[in-house]
Amino acid sequence: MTILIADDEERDRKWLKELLSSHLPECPSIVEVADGQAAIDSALKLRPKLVFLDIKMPKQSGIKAAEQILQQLPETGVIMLSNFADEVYVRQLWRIVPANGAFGYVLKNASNEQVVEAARAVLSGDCWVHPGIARVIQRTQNRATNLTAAEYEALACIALGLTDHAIAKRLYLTEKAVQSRLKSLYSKLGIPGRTEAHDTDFNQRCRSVCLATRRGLINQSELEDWESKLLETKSGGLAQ
Amino acid sequence: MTILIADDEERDRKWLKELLSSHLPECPSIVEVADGQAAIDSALKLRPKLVFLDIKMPKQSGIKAAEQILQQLPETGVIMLSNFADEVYVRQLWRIVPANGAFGYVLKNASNEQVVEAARAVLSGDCWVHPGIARVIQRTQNRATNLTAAEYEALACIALGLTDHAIAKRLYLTEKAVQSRLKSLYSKLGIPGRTEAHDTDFNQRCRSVCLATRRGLINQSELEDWESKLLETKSGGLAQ
DNA sequence: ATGGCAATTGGGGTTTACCCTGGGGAATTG
DNA sequence: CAATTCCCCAGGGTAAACCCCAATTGCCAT
Repeated sequence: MTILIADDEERDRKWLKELLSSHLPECPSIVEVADGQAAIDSALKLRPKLVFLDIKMPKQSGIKAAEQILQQLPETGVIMLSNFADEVYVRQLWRIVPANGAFGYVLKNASNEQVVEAARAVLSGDCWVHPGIARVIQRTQNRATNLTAAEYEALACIALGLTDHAIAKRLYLTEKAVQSRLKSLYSKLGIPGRTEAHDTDFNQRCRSVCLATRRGLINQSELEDWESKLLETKSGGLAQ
Repeated sequence: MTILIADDEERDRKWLKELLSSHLPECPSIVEVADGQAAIDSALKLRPKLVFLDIKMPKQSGIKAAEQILQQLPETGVIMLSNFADEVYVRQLWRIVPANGAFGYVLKNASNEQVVEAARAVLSGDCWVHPGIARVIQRTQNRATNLTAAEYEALACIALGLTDHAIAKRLYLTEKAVQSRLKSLYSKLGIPGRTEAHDTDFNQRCRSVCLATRRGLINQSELEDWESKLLETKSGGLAQ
């Protein structure tokens, strides 16, 4: 029974390896890799029972690595190891993990006990999510607050600073459609409109970016992905 | 010769303590504390030669702790230990450190060698900044890109999602004055205007928040400070 | 089929954000 | 003393963002 650890930080790898080898004697073989591609390769070769994946890694993100691994070996237990409680990642993970698969989500500031607990849970087929993420999972399933793919897309666009017109051009929509998406986005984020309360102090556009960032719906590295995705078709390129 | 370590993460403290005690035998006494207030208290009592300060800490931020400590004991060598390369913090540190003081700025993903190097440098009166921060320091001194306090204030406001009108109300300014600040902010961030290129795909307001975040000019915890500062006078409170 | 729901689109409006030009006061610098 | 720089303020204009109402389409469920 082997365990795979994928993390680009040597310090974290060592910490985790030491922790696991001293608390899980049933797993004598622990392999370390330092990037996402190596994680996929090693997983397919070694067929480990459990894989720890850091989210922010070179070559391939931990999420993409998890997708590849679970596609080939759905039995694998996957534990994401993240610095952030970002809802984006939980959303993505949710779609990737098979219905009866075991996965874990632990933050890097977790205690040693929590990590061992998560490992034990996933090894025995259960799921383990960091307390504090539960709230996020709750939100991904609540109809009133869960964003649709379309709304999420619009959110990413305004967070990048695009105008309605530019968004419409890139997503092949009408400006009206864009505004419609934004309107429902605003209401789902709970941002007051201009008419109600009439003392509305908020620019909805910027406010939604602020709140979405605060809730972990979007973050910088995700936005950079979106940016390259949105600009690759436009040969002209954009300033800045 | 004692060293003080202030970090709320036990794991990081242990790593750092082990590292320093094995590489700096001339400092047998290493004291650990877990929050900003304790850091100030211990520093004033122990008068250490060198203080490691994490930026994100309970009670008091590492920056504020550094300010207090350096005010009382300007001879102290201070090394900030941060997760991020945020320009905000470098800006603030710049103002705090006395002209001939020794300080360091190392990112948490630094190698062991780099940390020891930084510690040695600061102990002997030199400064040490993480490679990759140098660029930020450069920007804080370049006239064309360095934001004034007024522009920075405006930036924080729009990042919070406030309208021109709301900003004016809170800062006791005219809307025109706010727009004037924003205009110079946009140009310093290098955001193209609507007139030039006439195919301007950007909403300057949102775009500036995007770029400022990417450059580390602003970040979530700083914004939350601003938010409480801006709302404490308004008894009415704001939605969300 | 019939009704409900979500997404897109349209018309026609108000408000806000941004553009340009320019002036005046305060503090800094040579 | 200039000269510069920064900051605040003004008027008048354009374009983008946001508002309400309504019609369409397609999907899904009873």
